[in-house]
Amino acid sequence: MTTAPGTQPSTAPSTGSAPSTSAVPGAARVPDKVSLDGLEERWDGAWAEQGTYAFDRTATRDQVFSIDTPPPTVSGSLHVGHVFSYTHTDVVARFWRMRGREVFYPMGWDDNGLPTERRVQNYYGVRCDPSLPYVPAFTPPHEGGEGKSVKAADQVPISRRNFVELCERLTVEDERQFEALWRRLGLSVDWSHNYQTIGEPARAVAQKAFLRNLARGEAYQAEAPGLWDVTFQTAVAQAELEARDYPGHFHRVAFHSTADGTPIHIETTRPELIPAVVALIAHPDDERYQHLFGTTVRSPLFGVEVPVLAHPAAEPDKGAGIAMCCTFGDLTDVQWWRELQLPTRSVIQRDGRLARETPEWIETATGRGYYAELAGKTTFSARQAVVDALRDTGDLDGEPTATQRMANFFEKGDKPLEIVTSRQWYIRNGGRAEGRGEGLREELLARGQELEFHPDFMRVRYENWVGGLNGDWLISRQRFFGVSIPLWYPVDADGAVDHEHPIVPDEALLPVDPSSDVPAGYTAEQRGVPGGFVGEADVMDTWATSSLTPQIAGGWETDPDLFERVFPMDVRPQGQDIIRTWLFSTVVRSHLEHGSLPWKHAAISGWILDPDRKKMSKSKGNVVTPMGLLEEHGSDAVRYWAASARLGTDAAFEVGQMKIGRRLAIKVLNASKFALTFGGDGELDAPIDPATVTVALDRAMLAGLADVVDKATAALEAYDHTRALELTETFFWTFCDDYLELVKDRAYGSGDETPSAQTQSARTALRLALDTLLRLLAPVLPFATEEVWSWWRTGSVHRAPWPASAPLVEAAGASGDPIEPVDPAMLGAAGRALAALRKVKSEAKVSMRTVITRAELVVPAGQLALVEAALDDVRAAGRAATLTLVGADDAEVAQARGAELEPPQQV
RNA sequence: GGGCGAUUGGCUCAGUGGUAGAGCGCCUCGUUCACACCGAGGAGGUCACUGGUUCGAACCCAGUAUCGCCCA
Repeated sequence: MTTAPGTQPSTAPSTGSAPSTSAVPGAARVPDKVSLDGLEERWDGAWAEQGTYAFDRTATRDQVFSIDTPPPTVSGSLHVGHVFSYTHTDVVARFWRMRGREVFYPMGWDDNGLPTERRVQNYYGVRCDPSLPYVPAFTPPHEGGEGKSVKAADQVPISRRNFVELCERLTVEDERQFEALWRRLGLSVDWSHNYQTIGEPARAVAQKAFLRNLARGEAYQAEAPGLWDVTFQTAVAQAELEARDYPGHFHRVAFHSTADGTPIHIETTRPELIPAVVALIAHPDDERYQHLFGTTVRSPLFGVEVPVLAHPAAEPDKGAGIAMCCTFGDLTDVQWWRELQLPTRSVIQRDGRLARETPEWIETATGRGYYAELAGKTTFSARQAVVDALRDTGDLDGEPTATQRMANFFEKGDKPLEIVTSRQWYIRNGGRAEGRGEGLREELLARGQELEFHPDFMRVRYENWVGGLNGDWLISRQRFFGVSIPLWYPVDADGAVDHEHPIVPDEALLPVDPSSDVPAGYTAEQRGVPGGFVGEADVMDTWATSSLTPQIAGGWETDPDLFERVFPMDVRPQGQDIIRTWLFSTVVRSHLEHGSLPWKHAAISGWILDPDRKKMSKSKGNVVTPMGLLEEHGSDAVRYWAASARLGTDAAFEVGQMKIGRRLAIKVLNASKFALTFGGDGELDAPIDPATVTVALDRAMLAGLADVVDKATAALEAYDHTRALELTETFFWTFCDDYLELVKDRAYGSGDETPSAQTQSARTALRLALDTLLRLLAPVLPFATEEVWSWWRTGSVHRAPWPASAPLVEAAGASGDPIEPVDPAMLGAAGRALAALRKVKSEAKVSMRTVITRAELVVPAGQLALVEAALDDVRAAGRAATLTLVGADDAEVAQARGAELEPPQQV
């Protein structure tokens, strides 16, 4: 990786203003008093003004580092988890920017979907009716009905296009607040590349990608059983499922052999589905049912004849070991129905009630009589009726027994999902073996191998998910605020809709809304009439749009020049919870459209846990808002907390860690102030001449720092930002507590006009180290480091090159009288020697300023030479007049013996 | 039921074969000479458990327990 020339502004913007070392107004020289307060506002403003994070689109792909951030849902609220994971991303972004990459770091808002839809209904007092035409310049009946919901009856029905316009209007305010938070946090986003998933460009991309899928046969419609939420009246995809415990009862019910009437008992939690039974199924190895395979039985009440079949998905130890297969009670039924090619006998409708008409497969008069009592009932009432009838006929064996079963729910719903058969659109994702399904699944698994997950073990979540898919991706949603499926269907002369021959818009016209736009070759009057057309009423699943964020942000097809500079992207940062949804669906779309991965790396952040080790949630009553957090502790402090947690590892919400971060940030300001004031302002602008570092201790410190640079760089390259931070932080504290203390007397100098070589060595080493440390800390503490940078350097530290070890190594060896390759352990040895002197004073309970008149300093023999070389500094820092240095083979740590302390000064 | 991860001082966590580490908290002390949003010193752990491999195990292997998550 080489630094791209020309991307690194090495001088301040040419404003030519007076205090020329500073790029920013308000900052000048080293202030007498330093503070973190107000840094966020000041520097956010300066960065925006100077375009510090602006993406230079002349950079070529190999010079670019591109980031595909999942856009947060704006209708929800930001929580500390967002702050946590987005900070991880920003650390990565800042690191690569300093490495000389041109960082493409756009931000989007995910405003497409159900949460926004609900807010708009209440806020404006409207509801969407896609059958209505668009009304230009529509004025909503209410404005700001936040909090209380407008009753459905009072909501004004409006066209989808009007509805979408209101969604866009409302989300603007949310987005302003989100942007303010991200700015305060210091995300180095290029805000000129902002997008919305419901915005026109995003809709156009989503529709175009769909049409391409359609043209290649990857998108198809099917009349098929699918999961259906009766509350929201919409189809639901496998990815939106949530299995929950649900109470129910096992009912032991008798079927009867058609040969001799022998009862065969099954156990079911859903007796109301008996009219939909199509077979009884047991495990092929189950000895109890061998004699029944191939025979038929009659259902109780309804008298429908069904076969007894064998299938390995039947669980012998569950219930009676033989199950009734209905169309459809659960996903296993769907599997049996498909694999055993059973007939479809659906009775559950989209509204969750049983069909009003008696099905034709119930032929007996008594059966039809029983059904008539169920018609139109909810599943709950129908179950009661069936159980009562079974009890009457004696086909209920014993009383129902309570049980807990796992049922599938829509993640936002509170009623178990039903499975209904309907016409829906799908995109192939390897979930079905038919067509090229099996091959596609393997291709997608191979993509999972190709993608570099951080941490690596997160890959198994992807693999488990892809391996466990049991159907293609259902993208139809019977909702309004989403991207329309861009199709119309011809209506024949009899008024029947011909779904088999959809009318496709020209790509140049996208985005279209089929509920208000008219397909080419038709007039608006032909909508819904024989010989005319109808628009597809459904919208796409939100993932069908958000799976295309690399394409939306990168300007796919609309800005091919940009797209080829950023795609495939370098990294997708995200939470572990959305590997199966967002990550997977994005891989699918990219694989199908581009034949590539959407990104090279996936950086997976963990959860934030509350003190009870539970996932943080609003219901926990945690009232800490992200903005409040930043205001209370400061952004650098909160970032430090976030950056202290490794990728993929859950982290505790810990205010203590933020306080440590704040302490570090303040220390950066104070130590910098101190290190920069030895030479007075006059030396601030002077170039750093490494050749003036001649004292062994100074050289050893720089050698140690060189090592830190190498290791921190390697860690960040490997997405291990915590390791980099830990190394840097540890060194920084040693630098402050030991090195600064050891050299401060020498760095002050005698006060002569011309500093001695020893004094100059310390001053140069301090500036060199500070310059390096500020760069190393900049990704985590962007505000404090930028503040210090502005005192004495030009431009922004965030555009300064990432430090390299070579110049430090060179400075460490730059003595005109190279006694050695200098040993970086010298700083530690001298530090421990100083600690021994401090310990004497601490145990004597006297001030650290107390003079030690005489002492014997015993150090491990192996460190004797190291301490010897730094002895003058040790003596000065320890206020020791006379020190006798002794090496001891058995000594493990430095120790001061026989110390004599100066009597305390009277006051 | 399958899979993944975790288990190290009171707390939060580093540490992948060679004498147990950090920060916070705690105890003692100091201090307005960069820093009280401070400094120095100190106490505190049989690295969840049981076996195994090894000269040597927090670390590798097998199993157990507990917790969290994902999938059935």
